[in-house]
Order: sequence, then C-alpha cells, then structure tokens
Amino acid sequence: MDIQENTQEKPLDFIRQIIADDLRTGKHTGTVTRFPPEPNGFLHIGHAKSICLNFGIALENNCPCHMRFDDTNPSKEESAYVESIMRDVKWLGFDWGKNLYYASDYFDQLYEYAVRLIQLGKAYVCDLTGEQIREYRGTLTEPGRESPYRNREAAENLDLFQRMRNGEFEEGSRVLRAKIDMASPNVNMRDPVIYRILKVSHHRTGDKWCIYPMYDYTHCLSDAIEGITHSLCTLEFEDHRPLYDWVLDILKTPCHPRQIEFARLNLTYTIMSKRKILQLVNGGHVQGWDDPRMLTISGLRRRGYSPASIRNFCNLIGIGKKESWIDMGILENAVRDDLNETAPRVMGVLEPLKVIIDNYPEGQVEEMEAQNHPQRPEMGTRMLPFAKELFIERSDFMEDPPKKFFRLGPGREVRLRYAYLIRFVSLVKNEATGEIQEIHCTYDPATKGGTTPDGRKVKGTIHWVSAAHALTCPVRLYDRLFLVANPDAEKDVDFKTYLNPDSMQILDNCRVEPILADMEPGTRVQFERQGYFCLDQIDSQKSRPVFNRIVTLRDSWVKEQAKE
RNA sequence: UGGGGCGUAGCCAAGUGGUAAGGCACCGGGUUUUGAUCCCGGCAUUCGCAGGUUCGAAUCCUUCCGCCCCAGCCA
Repeated sequence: MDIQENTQEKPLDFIRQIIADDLRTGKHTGTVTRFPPEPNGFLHIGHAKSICLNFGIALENNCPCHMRFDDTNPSKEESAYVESIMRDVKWLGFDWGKNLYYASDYFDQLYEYAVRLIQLGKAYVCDLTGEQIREYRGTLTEPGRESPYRNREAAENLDLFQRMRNGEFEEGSRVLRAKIDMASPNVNMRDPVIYRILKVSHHRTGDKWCIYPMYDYTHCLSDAIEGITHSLCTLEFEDHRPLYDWVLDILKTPCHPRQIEFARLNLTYTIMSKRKILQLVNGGHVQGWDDPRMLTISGLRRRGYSPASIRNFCNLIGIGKKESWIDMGILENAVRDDLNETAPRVMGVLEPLKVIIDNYPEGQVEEMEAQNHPQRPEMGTRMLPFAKELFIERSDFMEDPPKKFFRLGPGREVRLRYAYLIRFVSLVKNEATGEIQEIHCTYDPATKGGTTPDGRKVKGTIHWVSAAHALTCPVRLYDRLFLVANPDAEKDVDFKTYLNPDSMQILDNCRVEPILADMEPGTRVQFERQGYFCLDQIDSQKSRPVFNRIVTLRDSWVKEQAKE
C-alpha cells in the first residue's frame, strides 16, 4: 500500500505551505522533522495526527523524520513505554531508519550549554523554594518580582551549578533559572526554571545525573542539535515559542529550527487526555490500554483498525490552528473505506435462528460457490456447504413485518445468498417463552446459486450458514465508549458519568462459515450485511476464533426504522 | 482586567482583492444476489457582528462579540 496515498491533489495545509516556501526560496534544501513523544504513556489517535504530519512531510520531501524520546523527567518515564511507542509508530507504517534519538543523549551537551548561559550572565542558581518561585512569578495580570539570587556572580553560579550536579544539595532546594524578564507579560519568560534536582535514576542514564533539564530548555536545543528544520507541536506551546527562540538566540546555535504550532485532535464520543485514559484503565472501566474500545493505537490495533485507515483519517481531517471537533463518524468511515476494498467477505450469523428446509433431502449436502469480494473477482471464490438445517439471523425474520421489511416473514420469499430462494411455511414457538424456536421453509430447486431463471424478483437477500457445518464462536460487538459527544463538557460532572454501559456486548453463540477456523489472528473480514470484524489477536485459537467487531456497515434499514 | 491564538454550512475544511472547492452528515434518484459498495443530483446570495476603503472584500482597515491556551522544580 502506498503510504503517500491521497496526499497528492489536496491543497497544502498551512504548515506544508510554509515548508514549500522555505524550499522554494532556498532557506532550506530539504526538511528534517521529528516526532518527540515523552515515554510516559501509550500513544493514541491524537498522536497519530502528529506522527502522520511529521513522517508524512518527511516522505513527501524524501527527507528524514527523527524519532526522539523526550525523556527529561525520569520520575515519570519508563523504557516499557519506549518499546510500545516504537511498536505503534512502526505499526502505523512509518520508519525512522537510523534516526532514533533520546533527549537524554544530549545531557552532557545540555549541561555545557547551561554553563555557557551562566557565563553569559543569562542563567543563575536560585535558592527560592518552589512555593516562593510561584509567588515571585506574579500573576497573569501583575508582573513578577526578581529573585534575591538573581544577581549572583557567574563564578558563584558556576560553583553552585557544579555542586547541584555533584549531588550536594537536596531535591527542590535549588534550581537553575534563565535570566530573562520578570516583568514579561508572557509568564513563560519570567526567569523560567531550566534545571531541577531530581535524585531519581533515569531509564537510560541510570544514576549519572541528579539534575535534569526542563522541557523548554531541552526541546529547542535537541531540535538544534539534530538539525531539525521545522519543529511542529500543538497550540498550547505557542506561548513557549519566545523562550524556544530566546535560548537558541542567546546560545547562538548554528541551527535555529522554526517552531510551528497546530491544533490537536479532538474526537467526539471519546476522551483524549493521558490522565483520563489512565483513569479508565485503573478504574476497570475498560480492560487495559489495548481495550478495543480505546482510541489508543494499541486499542485500535486490537479492535482491527488498519494502519492505512488511520493514516487516511489523519489525511482527511487536515491541519490547522482552529480548535475543532472531528466527528467520530469520520474515523469509522475511514476504516469502512479501507476495509471495503481489502476485506474478504464471509457469512456469519450473530444471533442464530434455525431454519429447516422441508423439501430438501435429508442428509444431502451441496457446495455453493461464493465470491470473496463481488467487486474484486481476483480475490477468488470459496465453497459453502448447504444442507437441510440452516441458521439465519434472528432479525431477518418477522412474524408480522411492515411493508418495507424485505426479509423473511409469513408468505414471503427471500434469497439465501449464493444458495437458493426459500419460502416461509411455518414456525415453531417455545410454549413457555413465546420465543420462536425454528422456522420451516421450502426451497426452489430451480434457483441454485440464488439465480432466478424465470426472472422473478425477490427484494431481500439474507446471509446464512449450514447448521451442521458452522463454527460456533464468540463475537464482541463494540460501540462508542461514551454516550455524549463531549464527555468533558461540564466542569463539575465527572466524564465517567457518560460512559456507555453497552459499549461492549459479548455474543457467544454466533455461527460462522467453517473456513474461518483456519484464519490467522488479526485477519479482517466483512460479515456480509453486518460489518467488519477482526480475529482477536490474543483470544483467538485454532478452530476457536474470537471476533471483534471493528465497525458496522452503513445501514439504511435502521435509518428507515428510526423514521417511525 | 496581562499575554498568546482562533472564528467560512450540523461537523471538518479550501480560499491569500475578481464574485464561496472538497469531505462527512443530511435529502432525493439510479445500479445491485450485501438495505453494503458504486453512480447521479440537491445542500452557504454569504464567510462571528457592525462600520469603512475599493468598480469589486471571506480576503485590506477599524470597532465590537464569542471561544481556546498560559501563573509545574510536567511535557
């Protein structure tokens, strides 16, 4: 599959326009972008937007995109996350080649740069407590006050900073601050902390350091060290850009990347923050980070979303600065579009209702040829066993159907897909419950394969499986995790209030074609007339498949019913 | 009430002074052995509001309104 699909004729987004200009004017001869996750959690669909942007630009320009872990806070970060992030990015279809970096690789250089800052009189060691620093910072409307330690001599700062590094001071007792402007209307410029003492071992550097650089200081320098041309981040960093530029200007780095901010992804009927996702996992509301209802990359993968569908989705929604809410339907459509092209068709009965063909010979089995994809004959055909006892979908029969119901009912005839036309004869009910137990039909032997040699029309075609040959298996029907478009909308209502109690429905008496016994976990198929399903990669066993519903097919019948 | 951003259809989104692309949703119709797919048609006299400049404004200017972000030794 061409990973640059659909990127051609579209108008350029504002970032790609800037890049095109930079290339045209000769400011740059190529691009170097980067995806800089912090290894403190799992990637989700929002990260996919950034991944597709950064790696997409790289692909379009035949240039590198760096994978860089922003690992400057060892108290929150773990190598397990590093592994899962790399796996997810690869699964999405992107390749950073040799360009794997860690901000922690730059700790020595970052330290030297900090020393340089001190020598230039642009940084100082501050002994204020955290609380005092906050007080001195002022408020959004009032300027801050200068720290009493602000005017220490370079020599003293150098000595103190060295001793911070040596571990002579307690955590929290001192920090290194950039000396900028305590009266700046931008609070990020009011002498931001750039180094803090953290007596914690780091997942990569172990106990080599007990001081760690802060994001604002680290990120711009990491970008500069790597020769990044365009440093793309989300809107909330807009206010940090002056600091990004300040550090690089003061230090006169040979490379000064341009930071450009774009709006993060918001999707309806879900939540995107790491913190809230964590609450769902820890609170047992879902079954883990890879729960198929979650929009983590691992959840989407387990659900059965294809990488191409996620890339297409990211491509579709565009890049801009407007904070927008993308309808979940767009994501669902993106998988439908992809799977419609690629998924083989099979038949599966979710809620079986037994059908007995009265005039079909006892013990006879016929093989019916079925297409694996009606629009793509090159995908071949398969044989379906047909016999006297079948299962059809319970919802495909109605005792007293409305006129527009095109399926089976008293007096009606339907086509069994790829098999025969059958006509209703009678039904048997459970005396006690009133539930329909089985229905009896006759078939027309002249309609083998579902054809009508006499040219008669039947409105409905339904799916079926042979009772004796079908495989019984569980199917998990997933639905949206939340009942409302924006579970976060009200400040004083817990988002978990809006959890959809029916987001997962397990059916364990489903009947599917025997061919599915041999398919690999992870395989995606379309159950005709129902939706796209994926063999669960963890719970499926040989001859005992477990299916996850990825997404339903569009269904104009439910729409029709809703009109009443 | 400080600073930084953003307002084009129900939801996204092009548009960069020359008369509102496209997608989703929705509404019609056609094809169909999946009520799927596919195909055709409809869907903003108007771009947050009000003024101004101009032959001409979503695009330029001014005022106002609304929404988002920022006061971690998180990223």
